[in-house]
Amino acid sequence: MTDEAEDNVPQNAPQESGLDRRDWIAGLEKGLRIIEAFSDSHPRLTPSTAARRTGITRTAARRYLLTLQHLGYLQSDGTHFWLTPRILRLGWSYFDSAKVPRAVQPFLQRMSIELGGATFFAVLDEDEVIFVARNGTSRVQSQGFVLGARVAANLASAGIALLSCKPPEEVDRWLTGRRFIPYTPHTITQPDELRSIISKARQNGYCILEQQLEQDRRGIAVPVRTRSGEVAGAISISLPIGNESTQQALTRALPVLREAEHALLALL
Amino acid sequence: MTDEAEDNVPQNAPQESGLDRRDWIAGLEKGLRIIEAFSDSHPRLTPSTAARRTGITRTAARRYLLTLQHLGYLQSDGTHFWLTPRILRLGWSYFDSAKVPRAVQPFLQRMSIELGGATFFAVLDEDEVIFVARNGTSRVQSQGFVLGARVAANLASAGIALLSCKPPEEVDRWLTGRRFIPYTPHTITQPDELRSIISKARQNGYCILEQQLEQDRRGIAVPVRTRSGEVAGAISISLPIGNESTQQALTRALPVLREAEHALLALL
DNA sequence: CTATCGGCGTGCGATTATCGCGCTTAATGC
DNA sequence: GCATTAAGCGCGATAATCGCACGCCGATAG
Repeated sequence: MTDEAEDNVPQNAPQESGLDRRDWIAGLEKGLRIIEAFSDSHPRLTPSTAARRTGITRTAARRYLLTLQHLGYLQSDGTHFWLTPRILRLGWSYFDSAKVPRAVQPFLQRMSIELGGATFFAVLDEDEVIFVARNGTSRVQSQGFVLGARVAANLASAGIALLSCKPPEEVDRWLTGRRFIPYTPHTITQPDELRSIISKARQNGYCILEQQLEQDRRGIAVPVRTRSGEVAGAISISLPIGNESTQQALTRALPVLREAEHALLALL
Repeated sequence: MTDEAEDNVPQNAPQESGLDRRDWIAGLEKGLRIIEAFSDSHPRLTPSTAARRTGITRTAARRYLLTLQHLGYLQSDGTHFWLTPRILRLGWSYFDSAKVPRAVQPFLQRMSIELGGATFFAVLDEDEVIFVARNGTSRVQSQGFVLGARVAANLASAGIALLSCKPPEEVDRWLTGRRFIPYTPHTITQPDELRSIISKARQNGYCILEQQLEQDRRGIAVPVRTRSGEVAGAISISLPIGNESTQQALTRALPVLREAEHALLALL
């Protein structure tokens, strides 16, 4: 009910990057913005809250909500609207059609068994890292680790590994003007520290991160490239720290990750 | 490349169910249809294939594809378009905002530990059952069991359990004019048999299904209602058959499912 | 070698679908 | 009881979407 924060108003520019104004369907963009306006803190939206969160006028927002409801993607009690599971069809289209998640799955499985942790394949999406495949025991974390989950890139070893593949100036741009929210007492929030971690990852070709996202957990990740040299994503493993030293964990896990990386190189 | 099948052309009626023509955003519906046109058999679409699969004209389909590309939901080599993981943001909005998956998670976890199988919470979406929460060892199945996964309702115990909550005449409508594709040699494909299974589930208040979707697996499910009596979904467990008898499995698992069901009743 | 076919991109005029203002009503709170 | 905020609705304006028609290209076949 109480909406204090006048949230982000993206206001995507239509044609800036060389798209003909004629080829721009405004309605689609607005509709997707409406869908993404639902979140943990705003699970139910009214026309006016949706309007505020998306920068669309109230009247228009209402039309989009009604349309989505009619399509079955939203439910409504007349005033409030909320997402239905049908929205998952859209994500499902990706898992159904994308070859990468399927291709990496057996490798993740093998690694999980060999090293005894949860393994992931992740890609970068703007500021965040998305986990598109995973294997192994779904960890504690109130609701397990959902596929398609996303966290700020600096919190996951895979995120750092992927950032390290970008040119340093882009990394700098990424680091500036950003607030890093701590998830544990050990979370690094200083841009300078992050920069050095990223450049170390660039030199090493891997990244190891400890207790950034979760206590007593470390992650190790290596970027994966295709034959043509593009970065396809990163494979990572999450291990309990226990009383294993950083060095021990590295010598144990890194060769396995590397092996999977090279095997994937041939496939992607 | 070769497109033999002129697929389904949904052609959703705009206002039939009492929606003002003014409140219908055609562009949004078409865009979502385009997204859902991507699938396992059609992972990459061109303007004309997309047009055929959605019933939109080629010119329009191209515009939608370009718009989605511009928004980052699609990638393209100039002619072909394919989905990027960013599309998962949409599904993520659901997991982020929906309270149900979060609420059931601890119960699924407890049940998994106690009974030693994979547990699920599922809802019905038209013909299919969607798994919106799960816990326990991700099973074999090439890519594990992704959250948001969907299968034809008759193949999963949760699907039958949910169908059994619908009035019989609706079930009959559901059964007619539908092709049931076998997944194992044991898959039931006769509408009459399915009808009796559903009505048995209605009498019992639970459903047990064996080897419908996968060999040597059985599923047991009970529907879950809210305090107001609506069906919120179904909880189910998937167990290896091994040499446990049907009766043994039932007496072992059903009380646990029932207990979780009653506990959830208070929450939903 | 050339004809044919299917697909792609583009431009344009037509029209209709979308926009948002402004009004009324209802609910909440001080 | 009045102030504030939000919802629904109707309407006129216009800008956004549509799809036809054209030209080009690549593949296949005769």
